[in-house]
Amino acid sequence: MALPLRERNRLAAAHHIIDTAIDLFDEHGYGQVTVEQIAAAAGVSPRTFYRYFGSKEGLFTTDPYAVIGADQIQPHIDLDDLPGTLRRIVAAVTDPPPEEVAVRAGPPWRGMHYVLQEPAVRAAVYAALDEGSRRFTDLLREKGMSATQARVTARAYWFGVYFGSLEQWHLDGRVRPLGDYIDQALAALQDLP
Amino acid sequence: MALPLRERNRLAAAHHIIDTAIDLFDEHGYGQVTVEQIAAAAGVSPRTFYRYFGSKEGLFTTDPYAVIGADQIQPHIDLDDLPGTLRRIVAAVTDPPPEEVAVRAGPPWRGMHYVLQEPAVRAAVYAALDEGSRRFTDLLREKGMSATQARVTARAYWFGVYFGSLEQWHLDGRVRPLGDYIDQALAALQDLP
DNA sequence: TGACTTCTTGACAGAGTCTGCCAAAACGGA
DNA sequence: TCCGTTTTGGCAGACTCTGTCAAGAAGTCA
Repeated sequence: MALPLRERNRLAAAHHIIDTAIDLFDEHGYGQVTVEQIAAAAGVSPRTFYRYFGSKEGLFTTDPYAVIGADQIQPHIDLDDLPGTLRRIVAAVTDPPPEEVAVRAGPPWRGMHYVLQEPAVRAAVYAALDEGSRRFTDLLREKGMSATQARVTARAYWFGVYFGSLEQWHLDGRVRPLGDYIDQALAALQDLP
Repeated sequence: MALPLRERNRLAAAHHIIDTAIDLFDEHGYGQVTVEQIAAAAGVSPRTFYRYFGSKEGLFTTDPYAVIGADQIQPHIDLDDLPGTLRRIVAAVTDPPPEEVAVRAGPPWRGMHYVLQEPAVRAAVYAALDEGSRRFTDLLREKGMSATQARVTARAYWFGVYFGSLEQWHLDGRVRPLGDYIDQALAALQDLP
């Protein structure tokens, strides 16, 4: 019971809205579902929906329900071991903390289909990735890395290894562990043409 | 006079709208300017604006006025020489073909400020980069590269080297040639931690 | 030049997104 | 139970974007 009750309620409500929304998306298609419909199905007002998520795409990018929020990567970063960093972040995605599982109906990647297929969602996710890679860059700079090296490194890991692996993992049906994809991608990064 | 009159008119009209829009943005701020105002100032109807650009952000991502359109990278790609590929693409950005210059009031990076600063524009640009990196990936695959290697390579070059350099170049005031940033970034890519 | 076809434009209506605002309701601690 | 704080709902309104259709401009051919 680490979180105050109010926050837990908020968390549960957010998860409920997300799950309701994805149910509707699965049934009617992302573009055919309006925020008004989601709100009605979830038993809240549209105004409340926007307070929670800011936009329809916000369903997929709002902390702590994002693919991975910028706030959440920070604790995993070890600049002396970037491959290990990537693997820890991945573990956080595939094995969410217990208190989240308790209120979540589906797995954290339930909405991944829409992240990959819907341009609007994809754009929102890229914005989140952008934010994450910026923080990553800043941390690398603080460690003494040059601006160019930090920028290229952060982006290569973030967009190339992380998001790329997440995408391919999903496209392949999530049969093999995500970690395998990360390992492959990390190896590929060492062997660029 | 390579292009038919209709297309030249269209091109000129698009450039005129873009320039008008950026004038307004510079004066009032991106968020304070509505499409209706842009259209009025450019002497077209809002409907026409949407036909040209699809959205307000489309001003920055619609071919051939995008930072770089997916269609335009293809001719520059030489899979046996990726650094050279990057440099040719950069040259296309900084040295636009004559027929474009003729109808363009400002330099091609006139709107770069908004690309970097406005979240909505940035998201749209990422969508365009995403599209570009996908095509890049496909081409690499056709050349026999493995799926993972192609994905990581395309993303590292596209998001890490290309967009990263473009961003830093602008942030530094575009004093040094963009090519220098590309060269630096390419070197950094060979020396990832 | 005049007619014919094709593409482009403007106007309008309407659905959907998102925000500011304020009063009502719910909550959680004392 | 009571009270201060937080959350919610409802409403008005601005803005974005799309479908549709008739009017206008551009290009073609005789």
